[in-house]
Amino acid sequence: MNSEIITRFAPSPTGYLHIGGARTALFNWLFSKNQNGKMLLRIEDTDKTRSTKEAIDAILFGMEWLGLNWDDDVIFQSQQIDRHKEVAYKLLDSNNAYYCYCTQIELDEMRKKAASEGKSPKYNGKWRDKTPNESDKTVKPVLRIKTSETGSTLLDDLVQGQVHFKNDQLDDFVLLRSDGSPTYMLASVVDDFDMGVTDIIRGDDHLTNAARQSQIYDAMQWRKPRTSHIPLIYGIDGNKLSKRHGAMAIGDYKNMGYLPETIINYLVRLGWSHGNQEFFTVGEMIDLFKIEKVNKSPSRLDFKKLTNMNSNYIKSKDNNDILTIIKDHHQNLNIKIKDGDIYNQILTIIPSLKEKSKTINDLIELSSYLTRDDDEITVKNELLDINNQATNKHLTGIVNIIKNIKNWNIIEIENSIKSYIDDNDIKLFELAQPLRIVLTGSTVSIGIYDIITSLGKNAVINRVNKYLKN
RNA sequence: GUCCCCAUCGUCUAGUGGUUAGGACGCUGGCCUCUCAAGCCGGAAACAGGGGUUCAAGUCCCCUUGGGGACACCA
Repeated sequence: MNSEIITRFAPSPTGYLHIGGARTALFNWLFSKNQNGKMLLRIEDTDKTRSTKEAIDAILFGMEWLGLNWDDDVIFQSQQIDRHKEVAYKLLDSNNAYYCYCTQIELDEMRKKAASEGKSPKYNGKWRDKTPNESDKTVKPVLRIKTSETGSTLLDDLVQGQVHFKNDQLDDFVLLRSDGSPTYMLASVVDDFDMGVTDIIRGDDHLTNAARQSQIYDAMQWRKPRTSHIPLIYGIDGNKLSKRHGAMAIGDYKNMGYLPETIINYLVRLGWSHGNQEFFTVGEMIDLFKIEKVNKSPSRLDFKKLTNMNSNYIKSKDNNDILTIIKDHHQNLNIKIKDGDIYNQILTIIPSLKEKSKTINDLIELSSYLTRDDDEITVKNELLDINNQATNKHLTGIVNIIKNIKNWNIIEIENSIKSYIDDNDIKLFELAQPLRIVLTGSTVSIGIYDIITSLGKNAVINRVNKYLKN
């Protein structure tokens, strides 16, 4: 008895892998892993004019980045066309399909008429029982399925529950286009069958397609796979995802500084939960995931929560892993590091960096005072509104103190600065803030002692002196 | 328009007839503080509306309203 679970993720390469597609892939992956099954990847590229190589690459890259590995080789639907046709002709031979000679104009009018009569704008079955005469044969026909006109189709969906459709609502959809190419409706059923798919997990925009496709299974007398139609994700405003709110390619999330584990963890909590638990390791997700627990209601994308989750993952990451991530991003951002020793300096401040960073971009920004040359630190006067004689006096004073520090370590540095402010009866803020701005070019940074320690004596003196000269 | 699905704080959600309706993000008051965060201690914030069923309803049923999806020679 072969009871292996096989799922598939079947994106069409007409756009990039967006966040909703990523979640569908994730649910497929978790479902199959949970049951020691397989997840296959099928690229639905039957629409040759809209499919692109770039989109395929983006999908594969996105899945790899997220760690959603698929089993076996990638299947390209376009390579199975002969098989799709074969099934179509079997359907024709068994009187479950027929040629339709309607023109596009004819179909448009048919739909307009149905709409004006308050009926569903489906194909009216004009050619179901007709044989074409000579004049009809000037148009190239499509092959349509002959759906049952009576009875009803029951869908027993793992997420949606039992859903009934009256068969008279189902239209005779197209199997083969007039150029002989198979449609998605046909191709995906044939491929799912041939691939031995036991469970289809896809967006609930396919729910009615499931009822329609079930006609093909019945006509072929094929065993139907179980289905799970998961709700879609919307933007924060409740509308369909668009460029405006994050339907960007999954790679864009990488560029925005999100960790793949953040994305995975955030997505799994959209529509699925395990009590009040917010954070899951991948292993926990696999163990706990049950498709039946997925909600039926759609959810919205919330970047605030995503960002919060990311900051938590950054904090929990190993220092050396963070360093590796910083290095990768420097490469991506084309930030040139002249001296390899800078990474040793960065490593020392990673504990502080992690505490203040919500994204990888924050890590980069907060450590940029180390990756930039002394000359590249510019102090805008509006930043230094405490720019006055007293400030300059203290900056001069502190340079002299720093020059005399013998053991360059954070304790020594902190003690020296503290005694300076005590001696001069000023608040730490009055010295630390100007110093911060002069040393980093920013009003926001990690702790001032960390800055000074990591920068090294020469750089500190150079940067302060450079400022004082101007 | 027809059919299908959905409905707990602003958002993600817990809840499976008896709960002070819980958590997380966000918002907010305070503490801490060299900046910004973080952290710690508090706070406001929800069962869409109306009918049933029941001793008892966020939980079950019906209607209304409001969202969403499908209705292509796209996938």
